[in-house]
Amino acid sequence: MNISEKINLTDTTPEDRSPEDRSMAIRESLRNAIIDRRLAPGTKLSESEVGSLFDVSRTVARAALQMLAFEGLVKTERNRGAFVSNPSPEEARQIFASRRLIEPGIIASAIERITPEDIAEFRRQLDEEQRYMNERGPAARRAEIKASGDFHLMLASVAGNVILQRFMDELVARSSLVIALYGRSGVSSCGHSEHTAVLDALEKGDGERAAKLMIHHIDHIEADLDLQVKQGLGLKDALSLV
Amino acid sequence: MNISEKINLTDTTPEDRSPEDRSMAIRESLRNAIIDRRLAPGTKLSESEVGSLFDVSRTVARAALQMLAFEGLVKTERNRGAFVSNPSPEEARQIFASRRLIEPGIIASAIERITPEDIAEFRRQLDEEQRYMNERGPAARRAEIKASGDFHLMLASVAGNVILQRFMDELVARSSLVIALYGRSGVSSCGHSEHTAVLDALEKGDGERAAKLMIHHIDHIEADLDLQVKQGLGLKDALSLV
DNA sequence: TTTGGGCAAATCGTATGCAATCTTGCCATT
DNA sequence: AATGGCAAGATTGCATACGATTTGCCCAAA
Repeated sequence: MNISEKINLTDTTPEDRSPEDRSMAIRESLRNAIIDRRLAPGTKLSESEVGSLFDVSRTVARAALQMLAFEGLVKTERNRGAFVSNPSPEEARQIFASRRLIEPGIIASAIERITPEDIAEFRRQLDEEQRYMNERGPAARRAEIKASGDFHLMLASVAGNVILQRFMDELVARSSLVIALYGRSGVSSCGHSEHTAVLDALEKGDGERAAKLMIHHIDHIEADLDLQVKQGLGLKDALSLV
Repeated sequence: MNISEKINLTDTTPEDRSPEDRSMAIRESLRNAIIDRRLAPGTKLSESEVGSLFDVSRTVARAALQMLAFEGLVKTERNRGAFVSNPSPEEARQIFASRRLIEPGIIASAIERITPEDIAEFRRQLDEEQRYMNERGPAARRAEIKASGDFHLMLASVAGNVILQRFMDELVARSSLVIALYGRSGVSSCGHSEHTAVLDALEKGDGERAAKLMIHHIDHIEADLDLQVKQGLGLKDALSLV
C-alpha cells in the first residue's frame, strides 16, 4: 500500500518555474506515475499520504489532486478520497472517438508548420521508441508507452494550438490508463512503424495521407483493447479494484 | 429525455452535485457571470471578496478560482490574485480553430443520436433565442449570447461524448469572453438563422450539409471579430483593464 | 453462525492564523 | 518638480486545527 516507491520524486524540474507551484510539480509527478503505470488504476491517493510524500501540507496535495481530477486522471469521492481513475469501456470509446476527431486536425495544422528541425527531433524520438521496443522488462515497456504517447504530444506541440495541445495532453494521458486496463498485447507493437509512416507522410507534405494513417493508427490502438462490458453493475469498481 | 438537463456538465453524478460541493456551485456562478459578461475581462477576483460574497472561507473560494483557471476563464498571477481572462487575439484564433475542428465531429455524432424530442427541444431553445433578439437592452443581449452558446452545448450533449462535451463547454465559455473583447456588432445577428439552418439540416438527416453550415457559422462569428494586434507591448493589459 | 448496532479510527471538508510577497503612498533627496 | 527608497497595507501561499462523515471492527443477540 506504499505508493512512495512508485513515484519518482526527482522527475520534477528543479526549482519549479514558479516557486509557488509546488502543487504543479506534484501534479506533474503523479501524472507521470499514472501515465506510465507505476500507479495502477484504482490506487488510492490520500491527501495526507501524498502530502507527506512530497513534504507539503494537505492543502498543496489537495490542489494537485483536484487538478488531476479535473483532467480525468483521478476520481474523487466525497469524504472518501481520490483514486486513480478506472475508466469504463464507454469512457474508453469516447476517448478514442475524441482522438479520431482531433488528431487529423492536428496533422493538418502541423503539416503547415513543421520544420526540418522538427522532423529531425521526431526521428530521434522514434529511435528512442525503437530502443525501448527492443528491450525487455516492465520498465522498458513503460518507457515505450510513454514514448509512444510523446509522439502524439510532439505533434500537437508542432501544430501550435495550445488549446488543442492541452486537450491532447489529457487524451493521451487517459489513453494510457485505458491501455493499462484493457490492453491485450500490452503495447501494439505495430505502433512504432505506424508512427514512422505518419512522419514520412508529413515529411513529404502529404497531409491527406498522414491524416489517414493517423486514423488507422488510432483504430489499431483501440482494436487492441478488450472493451467487453464485463461489468454491468455498480459493483464493477470493486471488482476491478487493485 | 430532457435536453436541458443534459446541458449541465457539472451534474455528472447526482450525489456529486447535491450535498455540499460549494466550490462547484461558486464556480458555476462565476462561470455564468463571466460567460454573459456581467464580469468583464480583467476584473479582479480576490479570494476574500469571492469568499465573503458567497459566505464561505477563502479555502473554498480559492478552489473555485483554481477550477476556473484550469479551464482558462481566469488567470492567476502569483501573489497577485485571480483575474477574469483577457484572451489575446492569438488565443481567440486558436479557440475558433479548435471549434472548427470539433464541432463538425459533434454534428456527425449528433445526427446519429438525435431524437424527435431533441429536435423539439432545440426548436424551443431557438424560439427563446429569437425572443431575446427582438428585445432591447443589455440584459437581453447577454441572454442572447448565452442562449446562442447553449445551442452549441445542447448539440454537444446530444452527441453523447462527455469528453467532447467538456471541451465544448470550455470552448464556448472562452468564445464568449473573446466576443466580449473583440466583437464588433456585439452579436452576429445572423447567428440565429444559422442555428436554425443547422437544425433543419440535422432534422433532414443531412450531416454533410449540417457540418458545412456549422463551419460557416463559426467562420461568421470569427469574422465579426476585430482581431487586430492593437497591443504590441506589455501595457496592453493596463489599457484594457476595467 | 449470522445479523445488527455501536464505537473507534481514518479521512475528508472547511475555517483560520501566520509568514511571505507585492502594491501603494509618502517623504526625502537631487 | 522628478526620482528613488522606505514603510504601511493588502493579498496570496501555506500549514494546521477542528468538525463532519464514512468505514471497519467488535461484540452482543437471535
